[in-house]
Amino acid sequence: MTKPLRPGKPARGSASGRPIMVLLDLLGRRWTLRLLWELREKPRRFRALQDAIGASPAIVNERLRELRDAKLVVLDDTSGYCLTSLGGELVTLLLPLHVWSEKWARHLPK
Amino acid sequence: MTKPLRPGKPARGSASGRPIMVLLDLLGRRWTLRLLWELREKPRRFRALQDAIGASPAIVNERLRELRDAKLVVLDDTSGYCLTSLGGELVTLLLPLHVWSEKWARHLPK
DNA sequence: CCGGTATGCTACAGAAAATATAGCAACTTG
DNA sequence: CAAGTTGCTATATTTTCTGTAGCATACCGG
Repeated sequence: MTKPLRPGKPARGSASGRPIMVLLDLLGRRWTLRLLWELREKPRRFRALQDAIGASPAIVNERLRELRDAKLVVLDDTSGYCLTSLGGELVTLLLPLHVWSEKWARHLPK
Repeated sequence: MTKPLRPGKPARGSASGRPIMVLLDLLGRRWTLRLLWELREKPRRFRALQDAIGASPAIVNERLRELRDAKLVVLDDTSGYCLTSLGGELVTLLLPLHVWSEKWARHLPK
């Protein structure tokens, strides 16, 4: 079980708890970015997420709990896991990475 | 030692090797986002980075090597670790997270 | 030339995190 | 009532990360 991870409280690598540091800690945990990415278009079920990324249920559950704690994701009974409006904003900020990553790929050796 | 992690080759959670998946894998490794963040303004020495984030030298070194492999960071003898132009572009895309994180913090319980 | 400092690391034991797999309890569907 | 879907837990094993010590090279002042 991971601790709640809120702005104002110390995060890994930052005693200050400055929001950006807490955010970078959160996003820097394995599968977190990927989970947000998978939710960018539509809600998804637990197993759909698990299958999409190929991680173990334990860690998927842990990351989803952290994202819910962070108010970025909610579990809706009828549609499954989906982004909150806050989570949607964050994902919107991440979308440009998609285009950029293609450029990046062209600059690297195969 | 970690494998090179290039677009086109499979990444964690994506056999396809689509650049965005490789990128999310890279950025989702512990300390990677934080290291890029620390380099956003000016070059930094190995120990400065290590002290700033508070991770062990082994992992700092490993992450920096990955970032160099990814052509996002270079080690310059006279100034230390610094972003490449590609790395600079990526960090530019990440900068909006700073402002957003403050908003996010206001929406969360203390 | 010698001691001190800065540099980028490497080594290694122990702790923590993630994986792989099995399975459970509640619910819906046929 | 049997089978499927749901979100999730449990546990053993493997992988990753931490904490600490230390190394090799280079520079700098005395």
